[in-house]
Amino acid sequence: MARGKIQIKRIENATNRQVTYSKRRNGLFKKANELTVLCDAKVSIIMFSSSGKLQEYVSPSTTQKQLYDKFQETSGVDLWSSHYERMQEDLKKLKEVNRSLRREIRQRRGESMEDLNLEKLHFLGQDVDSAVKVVRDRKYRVISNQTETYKKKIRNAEQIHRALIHEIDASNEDPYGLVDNGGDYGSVIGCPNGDPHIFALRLHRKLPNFHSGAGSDLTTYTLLE
Amino acid sequence: MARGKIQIKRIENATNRQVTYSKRRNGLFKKANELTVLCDAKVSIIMFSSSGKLQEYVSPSTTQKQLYDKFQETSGVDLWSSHYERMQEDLKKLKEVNRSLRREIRQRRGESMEDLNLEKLHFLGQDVDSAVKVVRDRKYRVISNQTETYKKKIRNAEQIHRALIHEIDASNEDPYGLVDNGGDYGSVIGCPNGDPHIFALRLHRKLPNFHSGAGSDLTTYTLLE
DNA sequence: AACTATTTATAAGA
DNA sequence: TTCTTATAAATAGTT
Repeated sequence: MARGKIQIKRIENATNRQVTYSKRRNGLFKKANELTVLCDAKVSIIMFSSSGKLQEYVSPSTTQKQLYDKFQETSGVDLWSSHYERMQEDLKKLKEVNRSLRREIRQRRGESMEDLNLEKLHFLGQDVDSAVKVVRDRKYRVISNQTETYKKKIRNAEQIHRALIHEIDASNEDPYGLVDNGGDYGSVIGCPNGDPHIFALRLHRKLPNFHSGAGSDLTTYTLLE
Repeated sequence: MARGKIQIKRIENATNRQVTYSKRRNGLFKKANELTVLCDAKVSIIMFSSSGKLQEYVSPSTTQKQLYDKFQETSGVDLWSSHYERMQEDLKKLKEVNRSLRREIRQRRGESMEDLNLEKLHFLGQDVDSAVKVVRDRKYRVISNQTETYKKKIRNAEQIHRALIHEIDASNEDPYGLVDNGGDYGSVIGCPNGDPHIFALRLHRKLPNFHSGAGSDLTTYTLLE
């Protein structure tokens, strides 16, 4: 438009193109701003150069987001609404599924059964019935497992108890055995009657050896956890 | 810019403003298009006149959506991600709720109970147990309601049956009663033995009067639905 | 919407 | 990039 007319077609010289881009961009933004002021309009321009650099103009009184939101609602164009609508669909479906799951649970609890016919009631009855059996079986199995475990623990404790009693008896028969021992076993020795509760209490910390090293094959007693 | 310089400030005359808006808008879009072609750039312009009317330009090679997507990722500006992220949060929560509902149902069916401790098993057992009772009660109530209804229907049918037998007997005792009747009663009369099945079949269409009008207080028999 | 005097934008060169 | 400037293009005011 000056110093010679130009064809409106891609400028092949890259430098030239860049210069023209810069000049015309400024021109465009200037015009946009004038339009904004003169005509009380709102303008948003975003542009990318061939090298991918972003430049933007937006009327001073507003923001890109505002204009863009308005653009969307005015044009009804599907910009991100494809995402959005699909998500909303998904949300709706999930809510629906959720509701029917809750309903099923309510029915399995024996609530809101007004809308069940006889057939459904029948099957629900069978279902819940068999569930009762399964749950009961499971419960008994858990109980018996626990019982078994407790029994083992008790047996273990008894065994340790017996072993200790035995050792103490042996020690009493041979008082010299204690002379060698300088450790802190007072608490045990302090109850020579061998009250099992006391043993139990002491035992689940690791016991110090009674016979420091030699003289016994029973050195440590640990309760099963 | 012609026939006199103007100040860049709001044009107070509305008509004038509108005209200028229109002219300059075209100018802007033309420049934008030239820029697109000359410099191999992508331009998006959206603008709203003071009256709120939307106009837009976008480089032919692209779309508003593409440019705005790119704008977002380039500028990092939050245009709609706030919406989007909230929805995704909601989706996640719903899925989570969903999963736990399904889990509850499974447990109420007696499945996947490995992760239930004895206490939970106990309460689940109680729960399912009481549900069984409720369902059973409900079932029996529905059954007895239905039975009751059927009984009523049967009683009603029997009553009609008896009434018919009675009338036929009465008719046979007074054969002249039939002479007056010119209607289509052949089907009934054709079975003078009064087989109740036949009656039942015929009865649930509205029966024609046996005694056209006078002579009887029993005129129509309808089965309960 | 068309005209046109004038302003503005800008291509090419520095 | 910026400045310069000849010239093309845009456009304000008018018709």
